[in-house]
Amino acid sequence: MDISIEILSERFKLLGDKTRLSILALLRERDMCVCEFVEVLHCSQPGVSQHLKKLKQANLVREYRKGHWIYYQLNKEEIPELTIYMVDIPNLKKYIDQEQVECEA
Amino acid sequence: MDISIEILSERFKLLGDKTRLSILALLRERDMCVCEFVEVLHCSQPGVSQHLKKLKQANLVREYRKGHWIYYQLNKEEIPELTIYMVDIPNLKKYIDQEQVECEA
DNA sequence: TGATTATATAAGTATATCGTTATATATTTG
DNA sequence: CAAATATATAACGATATACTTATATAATCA
Repeated sequence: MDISIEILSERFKLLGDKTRLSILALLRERDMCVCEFVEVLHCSQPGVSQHLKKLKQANLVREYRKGHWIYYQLNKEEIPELTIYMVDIPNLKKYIDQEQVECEA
Repeated sequence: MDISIEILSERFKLLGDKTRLSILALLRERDMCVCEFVEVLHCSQPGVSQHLKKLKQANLVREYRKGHWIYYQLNKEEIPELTIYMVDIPNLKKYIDQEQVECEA
C-alpha cells in the first residue's frame, strides 16, 4: 500500500484530536449514539456531531438509526489499516456500560 | 502499553502535517541535515527548523553536529512504537541521493 | 397531525498552527 | 580574532480548527 503523504497526514490530523480519538476508542467497545458521547466526553451535542461528521467523511465510522437514536460504529471492514493506528489507543471500557443501553424514549 | 488519549492525540497531531511527515519519511532513508530538507521539501529554512524542533521535543528525532552541519536522525531506539505509525508512510527514496553527501563548505 | 426529541447545520468567535521576514547564535576557517 | 555559513529563534500575519449559541431537520409517538 502506498498512501500519499498528503492523504496520510490528513488521516493523522483527524486522529490528532482528543475528542475524536476518544470517540474511536469508545466505538472499539461497542456502537454508541450521539447522546452517549455527549455524556461520556463532556462535550456539547453540536461539538460531538461535528466531530462525528469528520470521522464519517473520512470513512472511519458509519451510522445507522435505531428508533430515536442514531448509532455510530467503526468502519472496520472497509478500513482494516485503521487498526494499525488504533493499536495504542487506550481502553475506555471503564467509562461506559458494557451493554448497549436502551435509552428511555 | 497504555498511553493516555492526551499524549496519543498530541502524537497524532504532530504527524498530521505534510512537512513533518515527509521529514520522518526521509529520515527513514538516511540521516539528513537541515539544508537538505530545505532543498527537498521546498520549505524555508526557518520553517524546517521549526518543524524539526517539534519533532525533537516529542523525542521522535535527535541531532548531531558534523562540521558546519547539524544532522538529524530518527530516534528509533527510544521509541520503537513509532514504527507502528510509520508503516504506511510512503517511501521517498527517489527524491534524495542514496549516500550521505558531503556538502561543500 | 402536532408535539417531542435526537441529531445536524449555520454562524460567529476564540485560539492554535503554519509560514514569512528579520535577526540572533554558534561553529568553522582564513 | 574576524568573516562566512548553517541553523535557531522571535515576531508577526494569515489561515485553519474547535467551541459556542441559535436554529433547522427528521423521526417517533400521542
